Amino acid sequence: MQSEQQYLQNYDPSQFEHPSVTVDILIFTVSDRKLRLLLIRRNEHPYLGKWAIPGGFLRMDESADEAAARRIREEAGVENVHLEQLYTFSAVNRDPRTRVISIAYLATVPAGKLHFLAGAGAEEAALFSIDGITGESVGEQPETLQSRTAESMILTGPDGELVTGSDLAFDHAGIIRTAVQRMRGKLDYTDLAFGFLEDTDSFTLTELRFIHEAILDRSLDIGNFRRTIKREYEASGRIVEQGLEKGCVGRPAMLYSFIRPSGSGTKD
Amino acid sequence: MQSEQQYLQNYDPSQFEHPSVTVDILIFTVSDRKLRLLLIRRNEHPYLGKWAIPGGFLRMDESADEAAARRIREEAGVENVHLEQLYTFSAVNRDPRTRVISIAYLATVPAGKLHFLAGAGAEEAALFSIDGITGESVGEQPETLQSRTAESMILTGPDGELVTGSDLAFDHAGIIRTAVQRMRGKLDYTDLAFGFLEDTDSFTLTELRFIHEAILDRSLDIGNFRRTIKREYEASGRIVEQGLEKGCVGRPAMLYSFIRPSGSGTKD
DNA sequence: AGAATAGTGTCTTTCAGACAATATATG
DNA sequence: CATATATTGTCTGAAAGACACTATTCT
Repeated sequence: MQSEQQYLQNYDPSQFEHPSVTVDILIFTVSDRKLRLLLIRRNEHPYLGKWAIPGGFLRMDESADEAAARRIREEAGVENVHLEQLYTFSAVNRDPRTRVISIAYLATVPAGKLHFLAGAGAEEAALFSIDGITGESVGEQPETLQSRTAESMILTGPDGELVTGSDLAFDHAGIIRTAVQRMRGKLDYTDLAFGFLEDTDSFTLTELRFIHEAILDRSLDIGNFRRTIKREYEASGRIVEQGLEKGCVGRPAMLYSFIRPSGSGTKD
Repeated sequence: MQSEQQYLQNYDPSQFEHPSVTVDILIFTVSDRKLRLLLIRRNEHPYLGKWAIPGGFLRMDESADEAAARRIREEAGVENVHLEQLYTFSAVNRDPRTRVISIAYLATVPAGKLHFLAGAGAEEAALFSIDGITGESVGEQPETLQSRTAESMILTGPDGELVTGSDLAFDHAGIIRTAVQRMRGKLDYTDLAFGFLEDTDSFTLTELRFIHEAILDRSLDIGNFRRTIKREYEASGRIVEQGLEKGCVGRPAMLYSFIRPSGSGTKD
């Protein structure tokens, strides 16, 4: 009886159909004191002409991490950036064509490293700033809850083009909302913000604060921010002073260098 | 040129092979003041005879959330428990047979609800307590880093059977370590602990503290724990007093009832 | 000097942790 | 009363947030 039951379970025909597996990459950057996300305009059905998160199929000889790294290299021409898995989206009808499971990744890229216009430019790509993401992320289940609020999100493109969450392809509005909330939640107990610095060997605390402010979408107290960062990072040697800035308006700022703790480097 | 490049990319043969997708469920419970995990003994190759996390193939007509709920129903006979996605493991060689991607889920189940022995019992199943998980989870990448430390984990079965991380099937030691660290990290800013209560409509703060202590694997100050929980939960009405305990040793404790905030229920 | 930006100091409130003291049950 | 458990109170130090003040550059 037992082996029969097991037999049936093992030979259920549906188990032999495999869903497609894709990797989607949310490429974030901070420029002009705003958090921005790279989107591409779809040139295929479905959602032809809609803006979407770049992605691609997972190949059989690469892990999802590797696929994400490959895809960001292809799409934005960058390597060695911070990349972390965000969530896996698997609702049955999230893609109208066929069953597609998407492993979403979040990348933090300094604006100066992004070369999405320099490439062949097969698709139209643009950076969008993100507004209208509110509320707590505590305990939310990304796939079941976020759709309502995600649709009121407003993205602003380079020419002032406005896109709402519900204008985006697939379930991408919810994915973006999940990513922004994840970043906000992790900002103050991880090194996430440093991934946006143009030069981790020479930056000012004001530059770092602008990154925090862009992610949180609110201004931070200058003095308190300095105190907190210096206490957290300087005491443990993870940031060290590198001398004063030169040739700037106003008082020159102290430059810092960030020492990435061993074990958190980007895997190749 | 561009469409040719795109053509090649779209028709790369590897994109048409699809990996297998499974869902693994880490079924945690707290009994006898210890955090315990349900493992099954494999009755197939590879890793025949080794202990493993229960799992199953994702069917084409169900989301990963649904597959996880189905699988926990089949394996442990429980429904309506807290279930959250943990991480997706996708290393190319994590399964020696074929390419398998596993979406891992974490379930919190009251010990009294677990009926893994009452079922057909196709496989041997047992609850293991977990020791030897240390270190911070801050910013760690589950798939790249945890293997070394995960192997020194020690699991203790019902008859005192000892199993180390490296005795487990597949990459399951690393998955377990990721899960325990996730639980520890989320414990104090989510409602995770309440998922382990036998009766969320009638529990004492001491019972709740035992759950926290089991997950953190350290004792907590009685007074400070009470103060913190009451401040966090009683002011917002998420726990309410329900009268005194009866027929117990020592002073009777106040019984509380937990009101799950709308929007965090287990999906059907 | 005045504008602009960088950096320090202080005060209050909140909160975590250590630990002492009190309360209410059973035997 | 002794024992066992529950509950409250107090003290201290760390840290967040609000906000005022000082410092160093350029024009």
